Amino acid sequence: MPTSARSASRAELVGEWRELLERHAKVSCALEKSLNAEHGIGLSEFEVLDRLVDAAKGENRMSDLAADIYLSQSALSRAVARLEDDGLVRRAMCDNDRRAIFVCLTDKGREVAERARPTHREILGRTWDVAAD
Amino acid sequence: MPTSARSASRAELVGEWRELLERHAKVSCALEKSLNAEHGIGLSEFEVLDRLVDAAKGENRMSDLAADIYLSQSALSRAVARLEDDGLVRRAMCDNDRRAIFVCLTDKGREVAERARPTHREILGRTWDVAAD
DNA sequence: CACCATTCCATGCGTGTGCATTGAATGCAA
DNA sequence: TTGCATTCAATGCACACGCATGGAATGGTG
Repeated sequence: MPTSARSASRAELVGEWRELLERHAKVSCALEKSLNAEHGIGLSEFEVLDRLVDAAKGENRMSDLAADIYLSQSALSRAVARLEDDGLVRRAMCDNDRRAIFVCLTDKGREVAERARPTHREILGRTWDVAAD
Repeated sequence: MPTSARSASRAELVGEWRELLERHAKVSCALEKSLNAEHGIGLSEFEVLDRLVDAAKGENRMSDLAADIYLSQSALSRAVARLEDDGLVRRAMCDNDRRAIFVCLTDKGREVAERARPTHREILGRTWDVAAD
């Protein structure tokens, strides 16, 4: 059973959409604040780091990341730029295709990512339910 | 059965969250574009208009709207300002409490809201499922 | 080879957002 | 009454976003 009710009527769909909007606003706002306060990164930056830890092969092109994430290509480019400024990530040339850029975790980046994960999961669990304030 | 799986494990919750992020990005982006192209309003503006049509008593204070919607107080204030510039909404004084502002639909506003609703529902139905591109 | 469409990433620009603050209006308490 | 904390909506500010564009590199075609 996926999250979406496949046979939802129009009205039900609108209701689900409003629920989604509300939850999105509440959760992402809480994540943004906590990640920023405790680890000095935003939600977009966390999502990028998180992907990099999983796919840790060191062969992550910008374009691959962009496909996996909800960010536009330009937003990703800037998120990576911020991560690079913070020393959490490094841009590397790709010898095969010199248009492409590899994004690599630094040691500091991996460290921050792994410390941030518990925070992420905790806030997620705490704010997921609509009722909870 | 609500949208959320109440007993989701940590990993499942993260998965659901990513799904939500993806869907939110896809749907809201599509809504934004279609509403703008066909009716000249953004998604936030549509949400405000939609609330006003439902609660059409003419007694909608900014603060009440802010509570019902995923927008911050300042974002709502600006959304209403844009709607007012477009002549879709009118701000009225509240005699009981002269700090408060009533937001009222104009005829044009009601018209636009009612023409925009089908678009909204259609785009929602078309983009809701993750697989659909 | 020369040419051109395509792909990749970065960036200028306009816009919408949240946070913090402002100023007005209110309500309560001394 | 005066004084002060609270509530309401608007706004300055910084910032992240998407769109559109740009330059570099690539791949194919004549």
